[in-house]
Amino acid sequence: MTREYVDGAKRRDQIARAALSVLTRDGGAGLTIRRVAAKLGVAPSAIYRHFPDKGAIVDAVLTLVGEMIQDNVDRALEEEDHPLDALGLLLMRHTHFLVSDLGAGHIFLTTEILAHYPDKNQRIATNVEQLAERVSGILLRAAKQGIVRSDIPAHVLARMYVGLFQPPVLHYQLLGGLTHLVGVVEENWSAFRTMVQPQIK
Amino acid sequence: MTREYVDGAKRRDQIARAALSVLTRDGGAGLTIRRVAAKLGVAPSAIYRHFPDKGAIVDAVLTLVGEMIQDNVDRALEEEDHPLDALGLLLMRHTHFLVSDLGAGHIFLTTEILAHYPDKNQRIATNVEQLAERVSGILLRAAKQGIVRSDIPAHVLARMYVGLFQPPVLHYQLLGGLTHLVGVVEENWSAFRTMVQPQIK
DNA sequence: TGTAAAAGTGACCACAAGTTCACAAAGGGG
DNA sequence: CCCCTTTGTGAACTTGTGGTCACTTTTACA
Repeated sequence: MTREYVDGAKRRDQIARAALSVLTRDGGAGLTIRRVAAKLGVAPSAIYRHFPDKGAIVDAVLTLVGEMIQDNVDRALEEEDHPLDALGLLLMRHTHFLVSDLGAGHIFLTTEILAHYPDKNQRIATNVEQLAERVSGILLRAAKQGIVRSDIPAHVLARMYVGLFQPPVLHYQLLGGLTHLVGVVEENWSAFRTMVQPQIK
Repeated sequence: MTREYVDGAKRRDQIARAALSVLTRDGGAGLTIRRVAAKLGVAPSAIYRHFPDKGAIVDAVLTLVGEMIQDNVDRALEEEDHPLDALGLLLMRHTHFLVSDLGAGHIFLTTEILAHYPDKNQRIATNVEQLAERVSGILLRAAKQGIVRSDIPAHVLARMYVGLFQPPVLHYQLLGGLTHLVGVVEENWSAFRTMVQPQIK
């Protein structure tokens, strides 16, 4: 029987992705070294050739997720010209990302991880909020162009934007029903888009 | 040394409250029989005189939390006449409840528990959503009175209402900063109240 | 081709979890 | 006053966790 040897950098990435996959399926409490190793068809101890401890793996996963989120924003901005169209596209895509790639937002709901790794709070918060900051910037520019109302601060609107998908995703996480999720978020977006229109005095 | 013996029904309640308290401080992963027992100054095995297993304790905690949420809604409706005032009061009070009594929403973020007790999904979802349903009812009545805009369905507005506190509470959970939390939710509420005003055509 | 570094293995450790069980102490009803 | 039910105890078992280590296998490079 020949053992398959994989290059170091590539292995690190494989482990991070395997960990994300496990996290997606089994949640934070289910993220164990043994499962990550099993997913790669490797002995648990092999993992420690590439990461000093579990905390480092969690870090790698968080970095991976952060990059994925940023990619989504960039692509949405490229594909749509009108700011509100871009935000609508981003909303649906980010929701889909949370559900499909992250298993119903298991990641941003991984306060579980925090119980064992309290020092990761900042990292997770950053991931959650980088989206809000990007959205805030987009809304601010749109307000200056007169496309959205300017009587409400952009950062407040951005927080409401986060509120459009976060609760429904939590609901989906608990009860399932993907088609329903998409419909709900679309409905929320439609209402938000209406309410964000410039006001005639 | 005299041992203190406690009546059965009272003990069950004590255990549920102790479990909630542990959950508040240590999160779902930190909710262990040993800690609950320690909180009551009792041997772990004593717990099993009153509950068949840990799942039953989780059930009891969820029931307890559900009752607390309903109480908050009832009290807010009693104390304020104007629907929007009642909703504003409820928002701040519910936020405070999540943070203070539930430890920054550790409860509704206890997807962690789900990893080990998947059958509790329905229970948790019910707790999260009973608030939205009550709010939806209040908004519907307000819309009929012409107090809030009626071009957006009440249940959609109710979902946005949940979005006013849920993301900030998650943020607080991750980074702390209670005073900031209160300010953010108030800011959100103010914006929501403005945007929910009836529209002049 | 030879050899040292890199990668993988499997046995093992200490620990904490949920749970069980034989036994001891308290309390209430006859 | 006795006895039986209820409540509490402490030790133990099982399982799964993160992590270590001596050892083997592959790979890359001189």
